[in-house]
Amino acid sequence: MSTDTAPSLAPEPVGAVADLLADAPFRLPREPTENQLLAKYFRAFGDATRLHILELLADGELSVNQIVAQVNTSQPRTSAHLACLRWCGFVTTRREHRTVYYRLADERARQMLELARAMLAGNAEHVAACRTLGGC
Amino acid sequence: MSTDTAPSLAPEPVGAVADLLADAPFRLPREPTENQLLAKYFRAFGDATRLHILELLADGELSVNQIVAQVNTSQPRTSAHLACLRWCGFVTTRREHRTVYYRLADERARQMLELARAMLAGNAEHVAACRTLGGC
DNA sequence: CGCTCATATTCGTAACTTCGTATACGATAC
DNA sequence: GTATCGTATACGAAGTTACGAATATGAGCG
Repeated sequence: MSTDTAPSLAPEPVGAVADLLADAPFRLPREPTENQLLAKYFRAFGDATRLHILELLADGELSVNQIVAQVNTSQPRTSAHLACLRWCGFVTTRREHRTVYYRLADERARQMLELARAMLAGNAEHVAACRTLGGC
Repeated sequence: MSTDTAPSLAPEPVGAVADLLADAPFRLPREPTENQLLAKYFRAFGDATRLHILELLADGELSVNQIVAQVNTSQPRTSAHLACLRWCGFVTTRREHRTVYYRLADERARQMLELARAMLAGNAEHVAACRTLGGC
């Protein structure tokens, strides 16, 4: 197995379990629209902790432990966030002995952050005035 | 009053109501982090209907009714989505007689969509394989 | 093999967002 | 003023995501 492989993403479930999950109400339909996939993308960015992680990785490769030490979140939660970013293709992993290193996988992820920051720049107060966490 | 003003956004509440809302648990803190605001931004993009609306507006100004006719959603729901996009500064409004016209307010909103589409292009199948609607 | 470190997954719960329905509001026409 | 059109808000219910705690997996070491 290549050392560049993601560390054991949950495999597609098979058999009875798969049938149960297939149409669970909290899942994307089998053939999602482009907009549904785009929405999913944006929601992956839509969490302060995940954004923090992406920021950290923008400065270079880090192990999970190093990330946990800097984001104020438990190790399991951080791991889940990383898995999320991995599914979306924003980051990749490399394993060295027992430790797994994460790094940015797509330059455009960084561009997204920059673009969003730029939009926010002239607008922060107005955005903050609507104090929901997201959505409406 | 300028004709370019947003149509009666809920005003900042004052007095007792304001105090109750101020620290409600489902609200941003009074002084949100940049990352929290960025997350809020991305979550505004993170809904298929809102993305659809932005797409429609990319082709030019539309009234609420015209939008309702094209997105498969109720008028009140559509109105709420529009309010959300307005708070984030992605769209603006103009009123003519009884009808309100919405249009894109920030060219960078369009760029966001394009960038996201580009990222998705080589990646759609992998992203769709993780069938949560967003987050993880 | 048994042990330990580093990371990943599971589960129940609380928090947040979305939706549908009903209703309120502002502008115009009569 | 009263009726009507176009749009916005309120509210309860349902769906989805985030979190903490406990636990599983996998690699290396003795």
